[in-house]
Amino acid sequence: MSTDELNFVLKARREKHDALIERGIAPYAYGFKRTHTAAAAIAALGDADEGESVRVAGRIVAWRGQGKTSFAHLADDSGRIQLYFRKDELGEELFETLKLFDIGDVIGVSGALFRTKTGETTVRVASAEMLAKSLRPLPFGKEEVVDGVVVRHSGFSDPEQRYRQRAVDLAVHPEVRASFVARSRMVSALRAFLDARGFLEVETPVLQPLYGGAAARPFTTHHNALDIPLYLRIADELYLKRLVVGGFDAVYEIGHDFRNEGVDRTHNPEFTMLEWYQAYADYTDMMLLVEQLLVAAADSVRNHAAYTAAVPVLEPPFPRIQWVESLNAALEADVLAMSDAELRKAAVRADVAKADTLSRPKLLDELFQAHVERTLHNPTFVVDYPMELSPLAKPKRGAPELTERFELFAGGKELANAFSELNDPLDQRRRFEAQARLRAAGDEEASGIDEDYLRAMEHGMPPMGGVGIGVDRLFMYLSGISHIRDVILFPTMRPE
RNA sequence: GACCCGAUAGCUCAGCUGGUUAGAGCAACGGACUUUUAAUCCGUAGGUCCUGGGUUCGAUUCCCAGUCGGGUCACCA
Repeated sequence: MSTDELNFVLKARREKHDALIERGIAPYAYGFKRTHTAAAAIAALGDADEGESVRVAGRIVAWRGQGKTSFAHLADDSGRIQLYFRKDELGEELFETLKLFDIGDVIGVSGALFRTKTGETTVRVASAEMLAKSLRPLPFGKEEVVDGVVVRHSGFSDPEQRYRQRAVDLAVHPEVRASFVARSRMVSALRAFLDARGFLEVETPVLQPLYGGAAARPFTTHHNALDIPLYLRIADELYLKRLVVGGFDAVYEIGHDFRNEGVDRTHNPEFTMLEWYQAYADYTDMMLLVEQLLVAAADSVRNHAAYTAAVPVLEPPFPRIQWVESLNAALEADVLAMSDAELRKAAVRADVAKADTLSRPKLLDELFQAHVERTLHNPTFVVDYPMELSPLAKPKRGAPELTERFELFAGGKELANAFSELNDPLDQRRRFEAQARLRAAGDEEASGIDEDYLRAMEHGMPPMGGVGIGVDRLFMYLSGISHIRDVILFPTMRPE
């Protein structure tokens, strides 16, 4: 881009950049030795009025020139600190150079700490270095503190631009950075929880020749050298269970799954899934583990002041309700005895979309969603799903038309899905074949037959419990953040 | 996917039933100011009014289509 094409704001920045070079000042440095972060410097002064000399670095976020002095605020990861520049201390030349500094520039300064007459901890700047000249202005709003609360004026609020330009959003919104810190700490807490219980974190393929473990439409790609189609995984499940066959008795993975479906408040095409599998455990053991893990995750989020009030109080044990009984009660009928046609009629009455095209399992699922799921706000385990909805779960002991499966619902959303994992290869084959028939009949989300997975199971798969938890949604539930794009750093968007 | 809403200066926004040269605050530029903090004061500059059609003497404004986004609902075990 030539200078002529830049608008006046960018042009002014570029001219200052060139002027720095003319004065022999490199606009982009290689580093800066800091002695303190902004927060550490403020802590170092404590209650004193004069303090030690510090070296701090960060971005200029506010500037108040006042003739032969200037005040500025410098922001780093820890917070912000005020800078005080005086011509008589800096000398003519450096003070003149300050005119080439802009809001948004990254600078490093050194100088003694002191307290201004209004009480603010400030660095009396003795020297200042340009570390990165900002050629494009950042839309910092002005901030004032009213009754201890930061009020921002004229900031950067256009939602589209905030998500498209997340670097800018993060740079000007410390509270957005803080939300992602809270998320990251929660994920660390999940890892710590599982690590402490003997689980091994593993990584399984994102690129898979067959996709399975869930019902969803995949992203498809192609490997050139092998000349084969590959799918981005929709779940980790089938690979993790192969590892249990291999002798890893307790494994987990935190990674991205990909589902080629709609984008909305609670769905992003790529999202973070936690799955774990524990040999010799069943779904009742998994319920206890999920309860404890949720409590640990909630404690982690509660540690962040901004979310303390939002975190729900979790008091295990969570209520358990039976899938069939709760739907029967809602419909005043025996759902599993109903014919496909009767189910379809009930679905139409419940305003289920496209009820005439749905397979029996989908009809059951839709009816359950319409009549039961959306009423579940406090954490609740829904247990014992119909066989036809759960092709990877073991039959329920004493009720073979059901499976040992539960889902955890909270805030009206599914947070977890778990089974006593089916480990009978002959039964698994029959279930896959039933799925394949549904698929042939037009159910796009039904799985096919995964021969490689069956072969692993035929070698002998220990009984195990397994759980999947949507990490984005878990954090949303615990933090009270209502939109998934606010918990994903770079949410999927249509290109401009 | 359905319905509703939006797109105007770098940012946040105003712009009436269509009418001369599209405005404000912040940011920018010039000036004053040695403890300010949404600093203040004086001045200057800054626009493809999302795109394409249409109606009209005349469209940022009205109509249609499109693009992108937001909200609500539906869907995605």
